[in-house]
Amino acid sequence: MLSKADHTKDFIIKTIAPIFNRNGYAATSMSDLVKATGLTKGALYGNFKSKEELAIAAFTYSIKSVLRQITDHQNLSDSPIQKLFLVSDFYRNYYDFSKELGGCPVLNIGVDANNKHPKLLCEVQRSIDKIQSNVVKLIELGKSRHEIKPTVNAAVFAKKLYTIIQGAIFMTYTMEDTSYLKSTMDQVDQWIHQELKI
Amino acid sequence: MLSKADHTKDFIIKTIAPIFNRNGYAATSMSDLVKATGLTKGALYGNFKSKEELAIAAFTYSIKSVLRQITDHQNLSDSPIQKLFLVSDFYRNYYDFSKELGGCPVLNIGVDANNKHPKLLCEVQRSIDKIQSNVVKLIELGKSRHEIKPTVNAAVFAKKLYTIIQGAIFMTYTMEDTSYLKSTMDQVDQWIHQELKI
DNA sequence: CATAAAATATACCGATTGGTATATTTTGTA
DNA sequence: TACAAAATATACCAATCGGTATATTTTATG
Repeated sequence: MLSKADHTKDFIIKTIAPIFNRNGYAATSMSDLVKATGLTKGALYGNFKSKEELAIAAFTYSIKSVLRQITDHQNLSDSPIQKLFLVSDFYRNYYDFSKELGGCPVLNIGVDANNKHPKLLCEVQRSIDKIQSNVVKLIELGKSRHEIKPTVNAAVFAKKLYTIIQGAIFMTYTMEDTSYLKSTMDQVDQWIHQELKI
Repeated sequence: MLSKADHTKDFIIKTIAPIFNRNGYAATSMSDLVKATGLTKGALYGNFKSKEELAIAAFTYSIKSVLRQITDHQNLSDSPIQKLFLVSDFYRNYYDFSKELGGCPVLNIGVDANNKHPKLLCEVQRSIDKIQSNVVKLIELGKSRHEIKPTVNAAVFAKKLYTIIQGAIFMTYTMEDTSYLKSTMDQVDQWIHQELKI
């Protein structure tokens, strides 16, 4: 059973995650978090030992939400290659989805943490590895089911896929223009058709 | 003739630009800038009226350096399509180049300024527009010289190009792996060959 | 060389920073 | 309901924040 403290921890994290994500580490003050949660500094430090721990927990929460959503969306099909199309379909609507998280956590925290917060950066790297290895597994499974060309280099394709997706996310947010995400996902679908599909 | 003040302004900007670029706005303190320049707070505020003005001048300086370098590199050829290949060639070595700027100013400030510093974000958007319109002009010129297919949508291609380039920059920095930039520029060269070249 | 002006340095401002020790309240349990 | 323990609130800390008024130094010009 979840104790009171666990509920409070969850409440704190889900409340502050968008703030850290939107503002970055340095631009988020403890008093921002106090205001947002309605709790006091004592309560926050009673549940987390430092600002850094809060930031890491916040990122972990946000990224879990992204990964869960991708997985759920993939489960709309059993076919590996269809699951890949569903990945691009997920990112087609990623702007609205990520807005509620305070932006894309991978992009925002990835840039924010670079050269400043090694622990946070490491978490971002782990998240990217997770998403890419999911794509790799789907491609390998697709090969074994004769849906995907056996000659495809899964790791190379996964890197290429995630590179263009993150580029589209950055451009969409920075230019305030969702057409970047839309066109990019068209390109991704084309790649899946031409380079993967048998 | 440049006055003493102009020299000092230049010195300040070129010294602090990498700091703002690396740390972001909030994580950069005036005392950081005092330390880096060896000047005093009075001198900084004598030359710039606020921290925000310093940050904007710093970004403007960094982005000018990027644009100048792209232009210089393009001047290695007279052919529009060759100039496009030279763009990808420039970004092939962009990691080492941008490291000295404290990272990619478009990426770092673009993410940092989002939802926080409208003036800075606007500068980033203008920079992206400049780079993209340069690509558009090259494509149009290439068409008129019968180097590039007349059916190509220049604006669409330019957006697509810059999207994948920024994705590669983000991934290279975040994953600390320059292969993202290398592979992506191979992809870009392929696009130029297959979609543009007659 | 004298002098006014421009540039820089010094010393300070109130506000806010992350963090903590302690007091108070709320909780689960006997 | 009594009570210990857990959770939260209060009040405070030194350090640093961005910014400024003023004193000092450096510069250009007569």
